[in-house]
Amino acid sequence: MESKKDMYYTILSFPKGKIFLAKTDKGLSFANFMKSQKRFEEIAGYFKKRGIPLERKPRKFRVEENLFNQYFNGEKIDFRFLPLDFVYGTPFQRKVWLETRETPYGKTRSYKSIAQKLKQKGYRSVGQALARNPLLIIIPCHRVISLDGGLGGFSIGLPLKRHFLRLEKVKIRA
DNA sequence: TACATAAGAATAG
DNA sequence: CTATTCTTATGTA
Repeated sequence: MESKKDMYYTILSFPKGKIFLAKTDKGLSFANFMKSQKRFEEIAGYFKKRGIPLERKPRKFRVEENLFNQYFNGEKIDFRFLPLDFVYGTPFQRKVWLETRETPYGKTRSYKSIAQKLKQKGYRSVGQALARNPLLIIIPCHRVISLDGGLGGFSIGLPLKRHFLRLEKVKIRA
């Protein structure tokens, strides 16, 4: 089934920044936060290097755009029905991502609990895998925090992690 | 409580 | 192979 693997994309804007969304015919592949144009060029460069054609097709994202708008509006949105199509990721990383994906809106889990679900004690490697999450918000890695209630880390900056959690009305340790 | 350090697992370079 | 990483657990003061 190695037909052509076209990648479509669009860019959504929100008060906190822009989001780059990309998908194939099989499902969503990327949802990256972009602080600047430079970031977009990095992403585009990544596709180019791998020989994946990137086409701007906002029309293909009607559903996703709606969901994101509602999400940022504070509505309780469940992204779990959306099909995904990872373009990278080791088997372990994918397991972590899929497990994280099951964390419901407004709930949090610890790195440890995910590790245990995968029968493994390398808690840090879970965090490391989450750091490479290609699907911001859709795979809610912001709902994974430290066991002691601390925020843990966030690839694109803790302020955004806090923002998402507050949006979902999660209580966070000051 | 706060800090140092070990244990633990996976990955990028 | 080594250094790094979005963690916990434990010891010590």
